[in-house]
Amino acid sequence: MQAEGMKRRRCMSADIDRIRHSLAHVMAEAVLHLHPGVQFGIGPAIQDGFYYDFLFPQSIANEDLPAIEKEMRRIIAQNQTFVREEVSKAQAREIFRDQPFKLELIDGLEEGTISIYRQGDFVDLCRGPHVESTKELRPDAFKLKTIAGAYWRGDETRPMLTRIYAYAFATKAELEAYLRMLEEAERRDHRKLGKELDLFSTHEEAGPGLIYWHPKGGRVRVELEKWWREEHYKNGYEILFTPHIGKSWLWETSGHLGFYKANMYAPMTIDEDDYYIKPMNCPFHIMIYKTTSHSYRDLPLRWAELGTVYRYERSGVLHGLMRVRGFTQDDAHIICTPEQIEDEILEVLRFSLSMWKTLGFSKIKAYLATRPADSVGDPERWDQALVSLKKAIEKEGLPYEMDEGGGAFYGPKIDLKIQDAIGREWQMTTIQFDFNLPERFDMTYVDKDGRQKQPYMVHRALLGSIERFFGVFVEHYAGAFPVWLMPDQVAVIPVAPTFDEYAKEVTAFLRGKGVRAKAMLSEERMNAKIRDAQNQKIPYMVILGQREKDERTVSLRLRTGSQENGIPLETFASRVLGKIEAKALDL
RNA sequence: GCCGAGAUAGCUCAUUUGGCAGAGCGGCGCACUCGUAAUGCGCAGGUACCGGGUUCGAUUCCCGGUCUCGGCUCCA
Repeated sequence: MQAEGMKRRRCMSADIDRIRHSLAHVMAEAVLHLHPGVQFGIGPAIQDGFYYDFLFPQSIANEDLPAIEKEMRRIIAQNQTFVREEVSKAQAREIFRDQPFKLELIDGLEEGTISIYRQGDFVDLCRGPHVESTKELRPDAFKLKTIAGAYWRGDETRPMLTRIYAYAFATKAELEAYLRMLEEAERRDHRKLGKELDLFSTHEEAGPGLIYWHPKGGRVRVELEKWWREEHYKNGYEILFTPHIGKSWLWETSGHLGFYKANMYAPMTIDEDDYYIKPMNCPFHIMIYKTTSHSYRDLPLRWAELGTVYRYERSGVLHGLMRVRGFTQDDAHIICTPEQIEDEILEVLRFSLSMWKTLGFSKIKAYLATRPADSVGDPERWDQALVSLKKAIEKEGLPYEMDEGGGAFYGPKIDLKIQDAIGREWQMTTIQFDFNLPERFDMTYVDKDGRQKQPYMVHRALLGSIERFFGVFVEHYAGAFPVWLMPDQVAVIPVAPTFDEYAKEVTAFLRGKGVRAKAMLSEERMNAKIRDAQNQKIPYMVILGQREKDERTVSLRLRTGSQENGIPLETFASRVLGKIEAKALDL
């Protein structure tokens, strides 16, 4: 039953890929009609549609897209058939003699027959499969999106082609649903909400990719970090603080100056020594490890730090809080014996999942990355590490995918991707083995048999970075965070200035209990204040007038719009405190 | 970094063959004393991203730079 469902889904996904890929060919044909002399790159189906890469005789702009879209619809209406042919390599070279990119692709293919597809006057080198005829393509279920530059074969030393992206689905309804999701994503965009809710900013005059946390963003961060520290102590971690810069010796020893230099900032000279600002925290933690000798009895060590690192990112990749040049990792290093590693991995995974649960994320998928072509460390250790990673994932019952060859050169890893409220996946947690640094820094412990041995080391970040986490968090909740993380938890609104005194009293009462309450005492109308509080996503609004003053109650409006009258002040306070303490997701 | 688009008041945006810079929101002031999403009136607010060029005259056209956005590549 389940297997059947799976099969059907796979089959449907193959169908949609066929539609998307066929539309890519139709787009190529349309482009050929409108821009003769164009050269073709590749045109695959992708997650939400398709793209095709072209080298145009003269550059085109977004304004050219409607004409291409129109031509595509004309082609579809002609009911053109897709015809597969098999040709020899030599024949293929002849067919594509004016298409250098295709010729390069042909050169890369194995000897034997090569399949090509024809429709209308367009022919493409293609494995297929395609739909039978353009009849199967819905003219209203695709939409050209944007043009963008893309290097030929993703290689920045190769020519840059013009890529046209399109959304495409099996039906118009699916396309429309997807476009609505995109609108929703735009509405939730953390850069927009960050401004509207006064959470953070960046400043071009002061440097791109560097985040300024405003009081309200700062409040969220402080609450989050407070909780993070408590959880780490509860889970057997110790918390470290380490410097922001270190002498070149440190980075030479760690190897960062060899393999990570492109992401590090130029050194500063202090007393004739070069110091680098840190792109990672690990070497500092190792320095602490090496201050004493360690017995196997001391292990495992779980050392965490909210460590702020700086990494050079190319200007074109910066993106709000998601991709920045300075960020704080919720980093930790676990140093343990080989015997302990399996339990330690499982613990980290459990810990991570429990954190995500508290934060209101429950759809989580693991990606297990294996040994890449270039790697350091004993293959046997890689295998053992991989087994313990896999066991941990399976024990937790997490869905997972293999990412073959996707590990770092120094060890395999588990990445967790969390799904947000509108179905997007974000890579956050990372758990990485490191066979490199213990070796380079000559880390040791004394084992039961009295011998010096090298410990295992695992790097892990649960939230990833505080900045990126906050970006995802803002978008997941669209700014309406759980109460415990809300900068303002209660808005106190008198119906008229006559009741300002009672509003102050209520506010002071709540603040005295540790609730972040804010009295809204301006000359504005009550309705304007409610609107303002609502826009600020303040979870609780208490409305105060004569009745409430007489009875020492509050009239409560939630940000969801619901309303409850005549709640005794104490009752309300304990309700809010209860939600805060429980880190409840509801109000 | 590369390809493409953009930058006008604190915010969101108008401003067409190149001729004195505009609105709404927000801010401030005054009036109104109000019961669950915007009370009314008034005032202030600008080196049109920065630098150069063309022109009698540039927010507008050209060149260079910065930053932002969509991608490529990379990644927490």
